[in-house]
Amino acid sequence: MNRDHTCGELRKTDVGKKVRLAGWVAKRRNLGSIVFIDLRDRYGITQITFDEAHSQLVKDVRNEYVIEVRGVVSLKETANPKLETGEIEVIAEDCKILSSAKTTPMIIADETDALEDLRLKYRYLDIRRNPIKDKLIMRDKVATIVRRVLHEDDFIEVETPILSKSTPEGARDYLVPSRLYKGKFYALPQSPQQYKQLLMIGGMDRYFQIARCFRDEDLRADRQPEFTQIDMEMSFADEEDIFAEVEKVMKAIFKEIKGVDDLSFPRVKYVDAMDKYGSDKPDLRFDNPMCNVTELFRNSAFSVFSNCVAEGGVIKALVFHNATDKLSRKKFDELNEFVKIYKAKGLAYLKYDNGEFTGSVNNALPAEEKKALSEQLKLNSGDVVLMVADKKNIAETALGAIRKKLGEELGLIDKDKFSFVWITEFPMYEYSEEEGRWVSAHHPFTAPRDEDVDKLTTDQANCYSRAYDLVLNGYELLSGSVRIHDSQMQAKVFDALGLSKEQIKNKFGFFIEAFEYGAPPHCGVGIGIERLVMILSGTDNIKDVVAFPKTASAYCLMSDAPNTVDQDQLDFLSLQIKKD
RNA sequence: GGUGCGUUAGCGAAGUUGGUUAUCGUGCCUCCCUGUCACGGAGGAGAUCACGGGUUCGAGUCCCGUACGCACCGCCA
Repeated sequence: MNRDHTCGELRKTDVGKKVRLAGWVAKRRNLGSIVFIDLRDRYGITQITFDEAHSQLVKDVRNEYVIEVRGVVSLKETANPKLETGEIEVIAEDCKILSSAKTTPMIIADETDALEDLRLKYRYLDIRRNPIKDKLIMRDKVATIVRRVLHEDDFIEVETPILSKSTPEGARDYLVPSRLYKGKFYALPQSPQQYKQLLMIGGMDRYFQIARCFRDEDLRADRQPEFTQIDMEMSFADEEDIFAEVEKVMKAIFKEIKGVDDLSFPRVKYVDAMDKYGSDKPDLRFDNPMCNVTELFRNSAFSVFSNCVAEGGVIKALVFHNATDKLSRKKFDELNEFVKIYKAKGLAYLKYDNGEFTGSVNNALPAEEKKALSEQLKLNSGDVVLMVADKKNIAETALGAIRKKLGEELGLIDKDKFSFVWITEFPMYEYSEEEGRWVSAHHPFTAPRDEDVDKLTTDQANCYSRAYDLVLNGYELLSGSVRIHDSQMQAKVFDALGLSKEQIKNKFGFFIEAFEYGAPPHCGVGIGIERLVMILSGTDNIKDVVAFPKTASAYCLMSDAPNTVDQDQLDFLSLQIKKD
């Protein structure tokens, strides 16, 4: 061994000990005949001091060299309160260079000026920095807690295949060509969905897995093409059982990692979430719900509003208190452009101060309509009312985005808070304009609400399911559902999706057949571990919590994946690259 | 697939209405310094201004295209 202690553990009580440390040179301060070296490893930084007699030992040592040092722990003349080891230093007696290092392309420190693309290209250097290293360690802690809690409750961890079968309905699959079966492909799993349900049929009544999932879709700040899910499934259980288990896991994680003891898990139905917050993943660290003011303007003299209502649209309003002096004309122009991203035609606003209205629609709206609005919204002096008149989903989404944006900008969000909310009873289907048919909102194995069973094939638009999400601070943390365990019901859902018998047999045959051999009622969830660790560690960038992440265009700047392969490899797979 | 922003020494940035030798900080190298911990001081090296085309007497600067990065919309059962 090159070391008998780490760089993070020596304290005042160790003074006098002869120790051997090894690590990276984080900083070298040469004061002439005395040289200080900050030695860094995963556990921390310890100052090594080379006096006049020993400074020659580190004459050639530069930043990021890997060295081994022998010396004696001593008390510093003046302590450095910024370091855990700041009270002591190691007076070096010997030093061995284990590895030299070129000048690094970035400064390796908590505060680095390197931009993200450079950090990704040299990710192994980035990982030496606390902000990344600490998140990887936290992620390990989360996984450890999850395994412990679930094992205590008789869940068992089962690994499911990475080489699996492509499924229609849902995200684009990553495909892996088969060598032995010419022209055939494996697919990487979007989630272990079918396998875990088959495990239920196999009698493994409480399953979990920390499972890698793959989706070939465009990325976002909180989305990577491969990600990890804490995947769970329970038999002889319903929503209440799985909610209780998830809440127990979350409580353990937040207690042990953040010391938070007072989590609550309110529930909001999907339709109410959309109605009040314009999102199926509302940030409830602040409330500020939207109001439906459609009826006030059904016969409005302001034709933009009345025409919208006449065409079946809605008018949604959002109030921000004490905001009249915080939101400038310029800001409203910006917000007006902002809602267009969400296909809204525009954003109307009114300021209310001392009984007087001003704002973009002040002149267009008659006094009695403004009075009625004021009464319905219970306006106080200083209030700003923002309104979107549009198709229901556009108005809700656009104003919901405004709620989130201004909630942030007006400082309504308590950054130390953790606000969970279960969103329940998602729609069973959504209509795909692209495909011209109803598709599963969740996945085709999701059970409908009992009261909506008769709508399965006849009234898709108003059929709701037993699917749920757990939302934390505006992030979708997990999705899950009670599954269909009855083949007749399953057949109906496939029917509603417009799948032919042929397609069903071809794509889901083995799965459907399994349900004919005794399937227990079951339900489950998949928890996105990256998003959880993001929130726990206070970042809004998923790349920070992934060891080796991909860029927004699914490229690895470090390894240059994806990349071309040799002709031989293509030949083995009977593949040919199409020329454009 | 779409929209917006960005690309200038190793790194991070500035660069005015288009005009002589492209500026600053940091890192790097050399020298000085015995108590620093973002050490300090002196000096030095380091740039085909992302790539391709265009406008112009003249382009880092204006225009078009491409590539890459970031964020967002679509997409993500």
